[in-house]
Amino acid sequence: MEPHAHSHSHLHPSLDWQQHTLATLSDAGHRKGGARNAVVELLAAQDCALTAQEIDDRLRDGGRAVGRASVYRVLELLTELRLVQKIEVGQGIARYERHQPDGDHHHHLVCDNCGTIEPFEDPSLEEAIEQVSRRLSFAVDEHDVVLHGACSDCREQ
Amino acid sequence: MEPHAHSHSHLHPSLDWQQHTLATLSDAGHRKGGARNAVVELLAAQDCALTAQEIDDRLRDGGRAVGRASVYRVLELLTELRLVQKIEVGQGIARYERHQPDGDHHHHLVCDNCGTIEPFEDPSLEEAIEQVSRRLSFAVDEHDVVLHGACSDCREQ
DNA sequence: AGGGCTGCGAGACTGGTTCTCATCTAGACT
DNA sequence: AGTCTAGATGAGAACCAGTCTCGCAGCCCT
Ligand SMILES: [Mn+2]
Ligand SMILES: [Mn+2]
Ligand SMILES: [Zn+2]
Ligand SMILES: [Zn+2]
Repeated sequence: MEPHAHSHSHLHPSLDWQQHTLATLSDAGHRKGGARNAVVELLAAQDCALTAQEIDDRLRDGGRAVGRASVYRVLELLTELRLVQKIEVGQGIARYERHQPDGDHHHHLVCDNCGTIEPFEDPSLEEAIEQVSRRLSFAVDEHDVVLHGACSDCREQ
Repeated sequence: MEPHAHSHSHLHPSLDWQQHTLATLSDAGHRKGGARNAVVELLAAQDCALTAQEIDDRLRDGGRAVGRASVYRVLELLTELRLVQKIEVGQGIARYERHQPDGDHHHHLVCDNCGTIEPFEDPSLEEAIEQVSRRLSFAVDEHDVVLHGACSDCREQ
């Protein structure tokens, strides 16, 4: 018995995300546009965060070049709509990745030697952050956690 | 009975820090220099993190102008020696503050509206980070936690 | 099909940070 | 004290991620 194409399975979260994103954009009153579609499609295909530069390069290499301004515009819009997560990894560089529809999210390890990033998640860390946020005078609505160090490759010499 | 000047009291952590810093620099083989001293003295007098720009401005206003390059050089050196902590607050801006000699440290809230920062500390957050770090393949040696939101002033319109 | 408003992109611009290089100076050695 | 030299300093150029500007393109509604 082969799976039905129309079943709303959770086997393809990236497809789910892409459809959900396009629907959300449409609901928010945005028209369709080539640049936006290209960026969304690219982000949907990634498992972890990309820089704006990487997005620009990959689109160009893929034959669908997009203006720099559009890349940033789309990323800003998607971030506002909470469809992507913006991650500041230091040195003035930001990375972007899709937010999981189920609200899950992860944080990152950055290798300060080779620049590799690796995701991790930890419920008790999230819990600790939530508790701190509650007792502060700020209205906290986002948190960045970045662990810096050496990846397994770079550690051994 | 007045306190002895030579007693190594813990009543003036900033003085302790300044002396410790100058000693560490000397031990590491660095000569004395006016720019470095000026930056160290300024950092010693602060309770929370400053941007490079703020450091530059305050030194100029204080009649001890220092070259921009020197400010960054000193901050980089002190960061390498773990004498100051570099904090990335987003938008490509970094802030710097002295590391407490006792190893204590705090993290920051950033108001995304007006840029104000406010320190906070939380042992259970530190504990959570430590536990995560232990189970990962990376050799974690630093962590950044920045909470973004609206400060109490900006929250009420 | 027409018209208006949104989306788009080339390129100028910004601002924090880094680089370059000529000059200065701490401090070691005579 | 005078000399010497490597480290320290500072003015300004360069760099670069990110933002702005503005004229053109194309989506969508009638
Ligand atoms: Mn989290
Ligand atoms: Mn901490
Ligand atoms: Zn690495
Ligand atoms: Zn504020």
